Amino acid sequence: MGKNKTGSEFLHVGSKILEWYKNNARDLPFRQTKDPYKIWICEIVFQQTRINQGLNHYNNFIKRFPDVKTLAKAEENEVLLYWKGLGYYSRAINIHKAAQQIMNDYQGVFPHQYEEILKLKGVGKYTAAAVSSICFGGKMPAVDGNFYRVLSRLFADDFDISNSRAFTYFSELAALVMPENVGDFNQAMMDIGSEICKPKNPLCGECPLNEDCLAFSMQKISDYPVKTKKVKAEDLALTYYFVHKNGQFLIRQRADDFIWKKLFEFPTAIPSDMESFITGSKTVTHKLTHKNLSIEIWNVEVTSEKQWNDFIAENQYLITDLEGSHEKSFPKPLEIYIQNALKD
DNA sequence: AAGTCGGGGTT
DNA sequence: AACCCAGACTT
Repeated sequence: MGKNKTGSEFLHVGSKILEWYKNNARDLPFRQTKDPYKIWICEIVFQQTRINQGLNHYNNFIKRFPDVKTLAKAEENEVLLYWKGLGYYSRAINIHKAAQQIMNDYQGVFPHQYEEILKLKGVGKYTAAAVSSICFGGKMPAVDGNFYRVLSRLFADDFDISNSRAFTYFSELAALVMPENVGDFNQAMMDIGSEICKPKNPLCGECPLNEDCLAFSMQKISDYPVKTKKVKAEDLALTYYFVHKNGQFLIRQRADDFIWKKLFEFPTAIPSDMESFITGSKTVTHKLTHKNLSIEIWNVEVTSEKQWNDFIAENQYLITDLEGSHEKSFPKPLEIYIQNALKD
């Protein structure tokens, strides 16, 4: 266990990590800067997200919102548009609020201290540690899933990473091997975790720590990390009505208290006198991490101008078309449905 | 301390 | 189909 490790007996491990990083660091767009804004954005974008999945989003986001001020004065819906397809949409909402926080509370200057960075919306202990260490010489380990995996194997430590105290526990383990340059150390740990110390089939032969790794020496790599909590996806059925007329269709914005926060969707009900316009339905399935969705979408081809207008007025729906829908953020399955429904 | 929040790649 | 990913927030 990690508890009875003391002193500086593992500091040479930190040197090996930095040495490996010098020669093997991934070439990523946010590696050539110490601009705290860019580092912050990349940390948020890549939360629970593979580098390849989020790279285009990151680049497009920085191009459109190159600094805090530009982001702060943008419309929330445009920020959401640049987040389209990335998932965990509260990140986009929070990133926008945090930019305004920086303008209002810090005069537009990104805060330097860990405790101040931590106050920003959507910034937790991991992100505050990452930004402060990479940009300002902070000394906090940025403990993420890579740290859990690398450290649990290095020390053959069976502490349950699904335990809510795991962050604190592995922060203490990280401190045992952490060198002076914590910014590079944090990034090096992420690269080792994703490139070498992978969840399955890790490349232990190429690992700079294979001489120090306790799990490797015991050939017990697959036993770590220990994670007891299992994810269970529950079934959820949704019903939508694709209400359209002359290539235009109706949408509204979702609330911020459930899935797909503030994204746009179709009406979920129609008046009974509109049911005669239904021409059929299509059911699409969509798997989320915690939900298996079955979405039934009824095709409603309205031909009555009055019923169309009354329905819109009573419910304050927005009218859009294929062109206009590109400027709004839809949940993935609805995005796909729109493309198929309106391509001719 | 446990539950919730996306989408996509890997095995 | 299960697992995981540069986690944070709410309850």
